[in-house]
Amino acid sequence: MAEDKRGGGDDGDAGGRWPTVRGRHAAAARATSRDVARAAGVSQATVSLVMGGKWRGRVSEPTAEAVRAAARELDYRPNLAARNLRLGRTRTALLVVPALTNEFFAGVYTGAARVAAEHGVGVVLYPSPEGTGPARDPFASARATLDGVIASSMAADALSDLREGGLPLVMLDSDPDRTDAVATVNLDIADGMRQVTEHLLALGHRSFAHIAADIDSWTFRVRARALADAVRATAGAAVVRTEPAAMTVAAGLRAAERALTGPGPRPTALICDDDILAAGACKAARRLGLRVPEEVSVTGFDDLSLATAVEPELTTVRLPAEAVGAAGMRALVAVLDGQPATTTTVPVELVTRGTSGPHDDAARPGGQTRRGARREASVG
Amino acid sequence: MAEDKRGGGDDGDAGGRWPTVRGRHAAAARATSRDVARAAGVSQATVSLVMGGKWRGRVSEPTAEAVRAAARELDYRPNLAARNLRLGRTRTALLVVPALTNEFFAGVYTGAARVAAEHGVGVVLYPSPEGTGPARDPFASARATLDGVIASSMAADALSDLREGGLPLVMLDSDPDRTDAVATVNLDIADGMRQVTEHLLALGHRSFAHIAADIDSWTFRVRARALADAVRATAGAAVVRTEPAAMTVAAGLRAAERALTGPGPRPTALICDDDILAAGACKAARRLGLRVPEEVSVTGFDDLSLATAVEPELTTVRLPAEAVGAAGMRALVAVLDGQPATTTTVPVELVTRGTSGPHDDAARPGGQTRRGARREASVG
DNA sequence: CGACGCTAGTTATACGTAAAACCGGGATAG
DNA sequence: CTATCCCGGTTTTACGTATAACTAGCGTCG
Repeated sequence: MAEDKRGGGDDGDAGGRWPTVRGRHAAAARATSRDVARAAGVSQATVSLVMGGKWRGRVSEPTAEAVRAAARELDYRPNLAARNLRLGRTRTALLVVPALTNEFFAGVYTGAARVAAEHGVGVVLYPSPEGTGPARDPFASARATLDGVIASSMAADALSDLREGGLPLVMLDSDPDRTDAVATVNLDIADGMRQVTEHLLALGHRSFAHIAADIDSWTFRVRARALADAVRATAGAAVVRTEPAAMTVAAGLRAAERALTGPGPRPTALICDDDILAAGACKAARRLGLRVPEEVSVTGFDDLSLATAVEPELTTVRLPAEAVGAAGMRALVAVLDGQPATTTTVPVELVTRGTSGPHDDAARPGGQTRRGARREASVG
Repeated sequence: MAEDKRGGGDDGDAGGRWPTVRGRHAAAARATSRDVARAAGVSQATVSLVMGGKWRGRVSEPTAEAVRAAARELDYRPNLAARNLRLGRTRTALLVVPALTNEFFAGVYTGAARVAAEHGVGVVLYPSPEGTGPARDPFASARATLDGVIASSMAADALSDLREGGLPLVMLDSDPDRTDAVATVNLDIADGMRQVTEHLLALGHRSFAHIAADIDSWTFRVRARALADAVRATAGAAVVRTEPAAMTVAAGLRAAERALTGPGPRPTALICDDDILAAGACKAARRLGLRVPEEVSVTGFDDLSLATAVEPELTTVRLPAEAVGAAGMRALVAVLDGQPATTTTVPVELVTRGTSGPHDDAARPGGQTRRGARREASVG
């Protein structure tokens, strides 16, 4: 029974089910579906049917149970490489994130993994290598190992490889008019920045500095634009300075120092693109002898754990990272199942904490009511 | 020429190289090595030899170039699932980390990825799911998709699955007398904690509190033991309180509050198992009106970016995360190549910053010279 | 009573690659 | 002059799985 099709020798002889351990380190050879079939006295096809769960009406219950028992006995695990080859798909998605340290993406992963698990999909993570990483080839031939990709727009350097892979691509927080993505999940970043700005405007601030991430990504372009729009809507308000900074505390500190000591009226509020930068900005203010928030307000973005680690705690915009990851994975699973992809926008929420306060006009004379008073009003 | 072995119909006919697009979303079918062979006028085996780089002395240069040209033309990428099945290995390693947010593991990944790239090995990341995650099955059948695993001892809940996978396992920062790991990479945690303690002892501190991570992991057990050993070596010194805390700023804050306000002599130094806890401890001290480091010293562990985000900046122990990841990957690659595995210990380094200072005995009377004076000396 | 359908399987095949085994012909050594 | 070796390939096979196609036996219905 089913003893043909094998070269011979290695097969029917007793005296050792695992004739040769081919592995380099003495690892036991895994049982295959054929081994299970032999042990259960059925054909390999039957094993495949039973293990695949498609045996209803095809295999009798006693036989199925015998197969399951044999599988258990031999500790059978289907060989994924073979299955992937046979099926031409893997039910595995790749999540591409810009940097592991970014807490936001940890949340994205969590949300994506949850939804993936609900649909029997696996997730592997690929942190975009810093600079021109050599580890790019996951994409080069990834097609056989992956069914789809979810990528953050911040992982810019990996995107060209992604495109070439020919895999369905869900973009997170990306330019909506990309044509190569099958779906896009966007955070309502513009609304978040608008809320921050209006919050500060309501506190009486009119003179702002923007501590901006120096990353060329859609999400940061949107922040800058939304800030400009919100400020423009209020007469007498202005962004008096924009200082770019790398995404570190030290860079945020230096940028804020520049913003606070440069020529022209000193801004009363520092709007930062990220909590990391905001933490640096707070340090800079204190280093200059300015109290936060009494003399200068600072706002962050993202609501990382850092936001409550510093003192005072940061006023910031909470991004529901898990919702983003979940929506991304839902979109990808839909595409994988042949359904039309949907583009989602996830709302964000202003979190008011200790670094933003009312601006007391009397505290310090400055040119924040007259728009043209920028020159000649140096406070430095 | 090599036109047999195919069912028929789909094969030799002209009029469309991609007869049916089987993919659900209109994706172009990938060219296979057979397609390349046909285009180059050679056999599939020749294509495999050329693409595999093993053609020296087997294929003439003109033929090889023709194959390469055809491959380029058709945008050929080898099907990884087929290759994995054929070779029985994948040259892919899995890195299991406890949590994505932990910056330390981002460094571990970076180091591991660098070494992996040097050896043509890919790395995928698996963050151990929080709690009883459902996404565990990557290990269940991972054998066909992975060649080896590098796991942090903190990813405790995933370890049982890992063991079952039968894959070579390199443990990071784990109990050295594990028998199921082929290699272990340890940080000299004990030395780090010894350095911290001796630093504080040299500053005059004698009464310590240990803000301890509430995770049952080798690394934290070692920290507690090394702290106890170092303190015991100095007459008159004692750990007057040990407060466990989850790994969050808020939990660190509460634990430090308990440590500073409990009965008995108030400790003059808070030794924290992690920078996160140390940040919370600093907040607690300030909240109680105690200046850091003048009235209470605080030390962290790990040297995360958080350490320089807070003020004052944290005295802490720098863990060379990249070196750990690199050593782990080196050990795994060695095992994969059949070489004996080596166990490594990576040194750590004390970083003295702003949260540790000399203890001025006069600043505050307390029972830190007499060991038995714990009772009746409440400072509350 | 024969065709039919259902049950419970089996046999055969394909997925795409790597590599072992084979092979024709020219150069070369004995 | 012939046996051998090397060059430059080709043919063939196997990896382990999923599934389409087939089949033997049996009850059933027209």
